[in-house]
Amino acid sequence: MNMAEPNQSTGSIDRISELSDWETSTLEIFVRAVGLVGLPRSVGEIYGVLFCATGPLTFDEITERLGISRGSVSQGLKLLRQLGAVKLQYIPSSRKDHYIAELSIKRLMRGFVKDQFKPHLESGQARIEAIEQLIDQEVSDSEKNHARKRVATLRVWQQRMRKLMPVILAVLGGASVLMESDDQESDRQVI
Amino acid sequence: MNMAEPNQSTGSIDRISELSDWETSTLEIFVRAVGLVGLPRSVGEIYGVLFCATGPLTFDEITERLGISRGSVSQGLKLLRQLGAVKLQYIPSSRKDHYIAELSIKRLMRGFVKDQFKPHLESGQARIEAIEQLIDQEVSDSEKNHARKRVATLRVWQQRMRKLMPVILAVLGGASVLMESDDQESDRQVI
DNA sequence: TACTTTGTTCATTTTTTCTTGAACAAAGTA
DNA sequence: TACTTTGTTCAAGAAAAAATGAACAAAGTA
Repeated sequence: MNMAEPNQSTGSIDRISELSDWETSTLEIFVRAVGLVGLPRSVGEIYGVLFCATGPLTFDEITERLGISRGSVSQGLKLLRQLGAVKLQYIPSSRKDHYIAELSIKRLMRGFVKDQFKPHLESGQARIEAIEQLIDQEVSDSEKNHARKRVATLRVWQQRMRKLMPVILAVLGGASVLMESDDQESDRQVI
Repeated sequence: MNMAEPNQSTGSIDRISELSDWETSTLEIFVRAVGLVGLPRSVGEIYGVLFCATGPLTFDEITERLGISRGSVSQGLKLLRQLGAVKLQYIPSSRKDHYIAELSIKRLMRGFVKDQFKPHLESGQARIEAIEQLIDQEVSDSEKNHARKRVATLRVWQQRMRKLMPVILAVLGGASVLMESDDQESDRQVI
């Protein structure tokens, strides 16, 4: 197990110079995680750098630490705020916006589900209904039965997905199954 | 609500000619669904065409119905079999392989989790441990405390993700929370 | 063995997605 | 108002992912 490599040469994040090794490795985790749900690496990097930071960061600090373009940072922050994964922190002394990472996994997941998952479920609902119409109208009698069976299956799947969402949030929030405090976000006061 | 368009012109699947309208619309659902988890559209199409079919399909039937290349079908089937989403069906009379779609959502999800999700969780585990080492070795004392706090957060997140997986499978399988029969796959005998 | 049928692999092309950076807007300052 | 600072937008370029199809393997047949 050779995990004692000297510098941030683990293979994928190399342009980053202003970050310490543990930060670089942590970013890698986030980059992978967001990749898993189809988000661009820059989004993982931005969340990651905020996650690691000891305090709020400005727009410029983010671009500098990551060495990526202002455009990417702007878009990435926009998405992350929309997801509720990053928040604006008001700092009286400064004109600049200051950003912090949301540290509650429950809220992170809730934002993601609400923004990316629910819409799919809902449009799926509409599509299934459209398919049922098509079947009634256009499918020959001999196949109608089979087609209806399949769509019925789709409906059941949808129902179950729907029931899944609250359960996921409950588990991540530390409900019942787990024995831990609800949301854990120790430090960082909101002003 | 104008969902009464005449033909398969919903915008994204147009090369397909050998499919009826309800099949085309159903494929669209699967294409979206696989896209959501980062799989290529061809995979969704292949699963979808098998899902809609009244019986097992051969390799050639799949390429013909979808109008996509043999290479894509080969790779797509390979992945789908690996995920347990598609199975080979032995047919005595024919030399060709015959494929059918797995219709149990529980098994579908289990395959996906096992193949795509678990590995990420496990490699994440290793990464976190590496990060802890980096922090002990290289982070200045003043920041060490903060860094440790963050990694502790990562650990908690990981634990919760782990606990999540069995719960998901239970819900999809129709356990407790739901009042339905376990796996529903009515038709299609296995020879 | 020579031939056919069935399916896979992989280098290339195509398509899609992401990033960049210059132009632009918004809002504060002097 | 003119100037600066801060952040956004979006067309163009770069990078990544997916699809293609020809070459190849594997296994059955005559």
